[in-house]
Amino acid sequence: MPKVGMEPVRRRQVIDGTIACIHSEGLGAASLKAIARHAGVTPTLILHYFDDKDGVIEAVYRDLYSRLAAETLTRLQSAQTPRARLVAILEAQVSPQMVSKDVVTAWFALSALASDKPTLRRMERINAARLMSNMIHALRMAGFNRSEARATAQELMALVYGLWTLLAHGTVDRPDAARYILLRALDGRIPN
Amino acid sequence: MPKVGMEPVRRRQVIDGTIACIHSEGLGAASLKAIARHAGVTPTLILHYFDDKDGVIEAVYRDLYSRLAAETLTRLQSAQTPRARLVAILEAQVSPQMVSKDVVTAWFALSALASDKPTLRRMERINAARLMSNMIHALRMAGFNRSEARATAQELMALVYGLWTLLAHGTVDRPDAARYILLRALDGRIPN
DNA sequence: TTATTTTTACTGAACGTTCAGTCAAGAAAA
DNA sequence: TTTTCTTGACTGAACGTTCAGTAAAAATAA
Repeated sequence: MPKVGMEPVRRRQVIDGTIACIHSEGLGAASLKAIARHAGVTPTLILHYFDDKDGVIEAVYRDLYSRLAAETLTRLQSAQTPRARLVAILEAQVSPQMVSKDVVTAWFALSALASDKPTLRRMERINAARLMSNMIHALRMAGFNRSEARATAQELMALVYGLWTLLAHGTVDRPDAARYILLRALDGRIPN
Repeated sequence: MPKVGMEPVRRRQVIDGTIACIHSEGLGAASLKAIARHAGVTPTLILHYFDDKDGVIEAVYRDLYSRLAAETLTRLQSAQTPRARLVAILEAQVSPQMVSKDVVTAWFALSALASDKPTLRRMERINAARLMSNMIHALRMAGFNRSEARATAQELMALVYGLWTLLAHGTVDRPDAARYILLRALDGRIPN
């Protein structure tokens, strides 16, 4: 079994296992032992590839946000008009990959721990800042002045985070319902 | 020392202590010992008045949502028009009492545990249903048809939960900024 | 009033359990 | 053989919880 180059494979196993574990057993039950069981490895092996449990959590968080960033980037590349850019940004936030039940549950649970852990706070802050910056930029291109752009971007960001939260709670259960709500809100702001 | 009728006093101490503890030390550090320290009592006294730790958490959650319900009810009583009712409902969700840093942090942390604990899920669901019901009712009075009312209410609810989340993250830090965003969104939906 | 019982308030010490993390050694590829 | 990968056995600390017991107030009885 022991083969060279296992690190990336194991890290992915552990990240996916953590997400699955939080989703199916809850944050409180997500011990290294439980995570290891979901990942199909032993608890000790996890600590062979990660510094400690916080390292695992950080890796999961980083993974989630880098998926989101990649998704956003891809969609932005084929967007020509300011409005298309906004649609691209918003659709990325509720792409099927991001709002699947297990991913959104894990995001929500981990972000509750973020108030404790500076590294998570930092990632959270950076992501929010990038989202705001992207949206403000597109809104200004669409003719909004600075304060209008800022206010509208804040509203859209609140909507995105609210939809994630409601998806995590199960209050909204269909991913395309979230997409519909977002695009409907955009229509209300940028008639076109 | 022992005086009769301490129970309500102690329960409040413990609830407030839990909120303070989660806010200042984080969810992960909120052990009975830490909660007791913030509440100014001993850990065992907590279990004298609550069944177990889950009982404490449930009590906090229940307290938060009953404050919210009371706030909503009060404001609704002096609202005459459909639009005034919507303003009352929305302002209650971001009333200073609900969006103070420690309260919103505690709400966010505890609702991450809700996926684990059926009782919390139930309270969460009931609150969301009541909020939706209140808003849909007001929107229908304002002339919206069923599906328009439902879609708009979903959007406003997502905004509320999003603002709570952003307030918990510290991404939005001024409570009146949340109020401004909400009322601005309402203006976009019900021009008046 | 005085004495006794019951109820309420509260605590320190100890329990069994679980946790994250360490370590030395085994197994398989290079 | 050396290196990489993997594990079972282990540890100290912290957790939630139990329990036996103290102390004061309230209720009851004498």
